[in-house]
Amino acid sequence: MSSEATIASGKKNIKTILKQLESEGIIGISVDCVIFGFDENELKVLLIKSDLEKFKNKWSLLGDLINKNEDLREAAYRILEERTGLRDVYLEQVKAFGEAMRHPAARVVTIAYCSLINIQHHQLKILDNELHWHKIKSIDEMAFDHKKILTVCYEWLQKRIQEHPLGFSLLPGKFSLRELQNLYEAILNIKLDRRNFRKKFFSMGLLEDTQEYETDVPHRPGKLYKFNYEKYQKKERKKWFGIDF
Amino acid sequence: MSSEATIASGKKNIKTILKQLESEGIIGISVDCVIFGFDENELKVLLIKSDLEKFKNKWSLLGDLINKNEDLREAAYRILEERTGLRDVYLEQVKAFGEAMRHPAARVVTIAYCSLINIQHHQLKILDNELHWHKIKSIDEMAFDHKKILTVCYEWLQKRIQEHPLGFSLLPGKFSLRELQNLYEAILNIKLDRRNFRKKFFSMGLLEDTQEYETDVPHRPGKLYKFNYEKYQKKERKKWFGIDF
DNA sequence: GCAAAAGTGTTGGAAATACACCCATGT
DNA sequence: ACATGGGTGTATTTCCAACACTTTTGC
Repeated sequence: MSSEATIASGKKNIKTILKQLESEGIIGISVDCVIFGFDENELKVLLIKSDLEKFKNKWSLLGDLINKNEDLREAAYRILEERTGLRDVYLEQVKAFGEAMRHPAARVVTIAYCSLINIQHHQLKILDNELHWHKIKSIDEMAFDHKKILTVCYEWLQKRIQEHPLGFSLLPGKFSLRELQNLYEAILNIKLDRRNFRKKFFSMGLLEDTQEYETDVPHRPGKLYKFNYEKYQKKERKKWFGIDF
Repeated sequence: MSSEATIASGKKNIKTILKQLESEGIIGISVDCVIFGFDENELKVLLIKSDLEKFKNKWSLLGDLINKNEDLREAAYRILEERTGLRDVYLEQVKAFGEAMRHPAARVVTIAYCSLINIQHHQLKILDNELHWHKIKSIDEMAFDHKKILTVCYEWLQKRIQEHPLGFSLLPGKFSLRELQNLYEAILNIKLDRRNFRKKFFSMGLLEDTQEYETDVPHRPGKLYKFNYEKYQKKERKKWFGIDF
């Protein structure tokens, strides 16, 4: 169906589609995936080289136009899979970015979705456009307004991991408390007291002792725990946190 | 420009535009404004009667398609003004809703924006489509997926007023602590201890004593305070809130 | 036995909670 | 004088932050 192709990404070249959108005065809708990973005690993000001439040496997020008949979140999962081959990951919507001039080729409103994945446990199956992991700290310029989107998503992540157990998806199923703490320290970019950190997590009662220990470490091995999602789901969310601003 | 009209709301009838979008396989983008107000100790929301036949007796949020050359937030402010005549209000983006089948007439992705206004201090200047305030508690069915959008926005509001001084825009510039507490109690749907509530707010140091008192109350008049936005802006935001989930 | 990280308790201060009486005003 | 909500203080508890030594393992 040719009319569908005007807004679908399909097989057509994205530049052609954008040109078409622009000439017909149509607003495009895209999804950009911000995929965070954690490795070597550093927070990283997946980026590709931009398709567009204008940004040909700039890095960009994993994005594409959405199709006519897919939900926004379906589009996000599709795009993630098309770009990386990844499946079975969380995706959460963070924000819509809709400035009129954010895209040079056409008017495109984009919705940012965030995902956290374990770099070791998810092999990238597609490596087009130089897809690879970038340390968060060493990213400077990016294509479009993607630097801004990334910043918003990073701030969202910093807040979100403190009130939601998102972070566990960045770790192996069984992890040591040191790994968990490294994760929080890296994402929040702060140092935490080891004893208080343990106390906090144990008191939440959501860590399950696996009776296993780290191996191949050049020091005393730590116990391995896993996160009890079931118990977490059952907990009732409180609506009163205490006013603080 | 006729191509612009295919996506702009402009003067054309919205039903015509939707039909056109659908027949051309184009995805529309709209903004829906969720306008909360506070009156008689109750949280209310502004709704209109839906334009569409299918939902002709259902209430709906204040929405419209966005124009080609306006930012998303500009569109939100425009739509709010077109529907109500209101200006000078906060608007915050809450979430995009993009299920493929959420709109019966065409594929439309919508971005919800929230606003809080003081019912007494903002006169509605336009009353088309039976625009008026509805008590949050007495809303049952709504058009489209607007009930769901409203629920998400309400939950967003409940969380947001605890970490951000949003709520003050629902009150007069000068307000008593009782009014402030009523607001929090109504929105969160809980009872709070009066003394602890005061202690909390005073300790934040953001309330300014106006040296004025309530009038025309059939009991001891309360002091009136105003919120010191300037001082609030200067405060540095903390990135560590304490893990809790 | 040395290096490296794991594991563990206590204490002081701050903040949250629970709770009851007197005060100022309008009627 | 009474009804109504305004205004205040204290004791208790809970939570958070600061802090140092012993243990286990690999080399």
